[in-house]
Amino acid sequence: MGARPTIHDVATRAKVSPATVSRLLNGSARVGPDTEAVVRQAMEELGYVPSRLAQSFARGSSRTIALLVDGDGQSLQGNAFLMTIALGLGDVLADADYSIRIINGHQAMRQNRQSAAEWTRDRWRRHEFDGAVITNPTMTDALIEAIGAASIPAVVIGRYPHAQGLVQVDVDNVGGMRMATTHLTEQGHRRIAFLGPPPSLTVSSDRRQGYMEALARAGIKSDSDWLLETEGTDLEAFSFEAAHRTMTSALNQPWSWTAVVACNDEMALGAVRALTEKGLRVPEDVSIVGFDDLPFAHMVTPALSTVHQDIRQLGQHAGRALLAAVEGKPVAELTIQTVSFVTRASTAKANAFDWALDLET
Amino acid sequence: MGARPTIHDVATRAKVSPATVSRLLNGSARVGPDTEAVVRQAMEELGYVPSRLAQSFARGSSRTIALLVDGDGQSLQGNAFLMTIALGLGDVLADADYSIRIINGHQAMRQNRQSAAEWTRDRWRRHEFDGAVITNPTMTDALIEAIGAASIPAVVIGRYPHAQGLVQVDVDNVGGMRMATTHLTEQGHRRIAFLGPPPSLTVSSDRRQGYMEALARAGIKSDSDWLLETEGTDLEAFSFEAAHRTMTSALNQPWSWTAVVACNDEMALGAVRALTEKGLRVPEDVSIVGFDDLPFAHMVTPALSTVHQDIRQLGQHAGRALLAAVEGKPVAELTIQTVSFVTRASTAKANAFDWALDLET
DNA sequence: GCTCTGCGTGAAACCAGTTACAGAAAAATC
DNA sequence: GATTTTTCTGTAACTGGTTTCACGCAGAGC
Repeated sequence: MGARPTIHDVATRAKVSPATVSRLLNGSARVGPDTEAVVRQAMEELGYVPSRLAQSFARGSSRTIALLVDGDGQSLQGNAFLMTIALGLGDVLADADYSIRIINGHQAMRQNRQSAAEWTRDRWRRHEFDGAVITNPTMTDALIEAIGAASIPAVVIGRYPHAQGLVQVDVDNVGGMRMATTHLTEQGHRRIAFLGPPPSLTVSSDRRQGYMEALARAGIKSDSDWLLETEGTDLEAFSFEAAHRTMTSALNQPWSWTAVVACNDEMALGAVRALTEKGLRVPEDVSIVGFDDLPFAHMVTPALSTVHQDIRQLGQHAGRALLAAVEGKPVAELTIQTVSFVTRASTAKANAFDWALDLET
Repeated sequence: MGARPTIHDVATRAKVSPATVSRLLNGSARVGPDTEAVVRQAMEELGYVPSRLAQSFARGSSRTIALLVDGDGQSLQGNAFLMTIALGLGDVLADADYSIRIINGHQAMRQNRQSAAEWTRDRWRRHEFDGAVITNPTMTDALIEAIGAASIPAVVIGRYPHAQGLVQVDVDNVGGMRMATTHLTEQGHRRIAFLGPPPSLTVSSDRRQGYMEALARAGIKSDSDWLLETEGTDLEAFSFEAAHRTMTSALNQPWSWTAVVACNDEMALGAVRALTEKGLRVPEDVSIVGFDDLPFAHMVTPALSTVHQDIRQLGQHAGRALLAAVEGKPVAELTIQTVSFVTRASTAKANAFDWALDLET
């Protein structure tokens, strides 16, 4: 058939005004039952679908939310996280007829020498999106602050200390780590190391705190020798390689712990590698727990005991919060999502010898 | 201050017509040098940014491409793949001022009881996007065919046999598997098993073919006992669990191979688990290779030897192809991207004993 | 000096909806 | 039965750009 039918065509065919069709379409006002029937039939016959372009334009809103990513990051791991968040957002936002657009801040530089923050703000002003989701620590602090300052409705996933007025959604890092550590104490471990970056980011400090709390609750006096700190920039310090290096050098000196809690799964695997290279077995010689329950955590051998978080649900929380923010409704400043510990094969009971050793000291 | 400046405000301030401003903005016609200076200054002073909503509307195109995903899939692994593809698309499309929208076909059902295919077609007709990227086997055949039939510009990632006129982009599955298998023969292995789903999908049949070819080239006569077939629906048959089951039952019978090539990394890990449970060591007792080089492949112990594919680059290829398709330029029907084999710790030389055994038969 | 060409520019139509306003008809109230 | 209220519908302005067409003006060609 010819060109795409417009609301006008429908109106003509149904012998009503376009206004009436529009009203029927989005229920903005009441329409008589017989009129409705006629119009619906006309729409049916013409196969009419309203142009979203025109709708957005007329309404002055694209009903789109932006998922801000920093596309230079090579981390496939992070990508899995992001896409899962995106799906969670979609679960919530699709019902409200919003769609999700991926905006890669890193491209700003390449394109117009603008800062990512300015660039994002411009795109917001161009009505490319109504609100944004930012994942920390993927994005730089400057960007997050700029978003806040421009008063763009936004939610930050992963806590961010300096965000003013920004809505935040995060998993219970301290609770999760407490559960992981407690699992080890319950298995009889008394000397437990923590492998992680220095507490410069909220994630790392929260997780370390959870470890500390669990120790305290179990009546164990923590030892600074048990703090295995990785090195590198913020993101590097969370990596497999950093964990492997730190663990290897720790094993080159005398050590006393029988279990290690790693700041995330990737680092747990780094530890496993280092241990294996020294001829030690997991979990027979040392138990290991991780955090995140990444997709591969149950596939590695031994399967990793770790803290599970429902990332898609996290995305849904973020979606709901953002929706409220965009529509100007009141929003909780901070939503913390609960996590759970899953016991697999990388942890085992502390053996009798270790018990004895511990009682001795 | 006050309201957002429009092209009209700029025109008034610069004492020209809006048409001239528009022309300058997108270089659609020449503008005198002095006019240009005046207009640019006016834009600067007002802090003018054109409304993308209005632009899209006027041009009748949203300059958006859709990344079609099937959001019910729980596979975080697949999510990493999708987001990486998205970033690759972005690398190419952002330069052409296109943006990427995630469209989750699975939500169609929940929402309007429409089939995903109809739903997608409607959204296309609503001008929500100009072209689409489909990843196979995430999406159903029906959808892919419907997209083709509706003549929506689209590219399929991963080959799809029944696609007519659809542009396809894929990695070199047969070449990759040939390399992986050849690596094993070069290490002295003569009896090599293939762990994978039956060849119902293009991916699986291509990969199996690569294995066969490598065997043939090495002068090895393949044995049907070496074909370890997993079971389950298309996607399940590619999973860790399926591989683990098949491998376990294979090990409960006498077997003769000294190495196994798995259809993908996940399945390789399933094999490692089964082997380990039987007290066999990787790679000392049996060597294993995978395919995909997923992010964790180098983090597991032993690190997995596997076929590496540059997924982001794959996304870039797809982006270029789609761009051409959208703009009506000629496009190569099929782009095959080369892959490389990376040797890590899960493969080792066949030992002398096995050699002897082989010569004997 | 007159016509021809081409460049730069403005006026106005156009894209496809939404919505404020007003008016007519029907229903409710007194 | 007259008045008020409510419900339904149409008219027309508006969203902010793009693009066609026509025209004025300058330099080139004769």
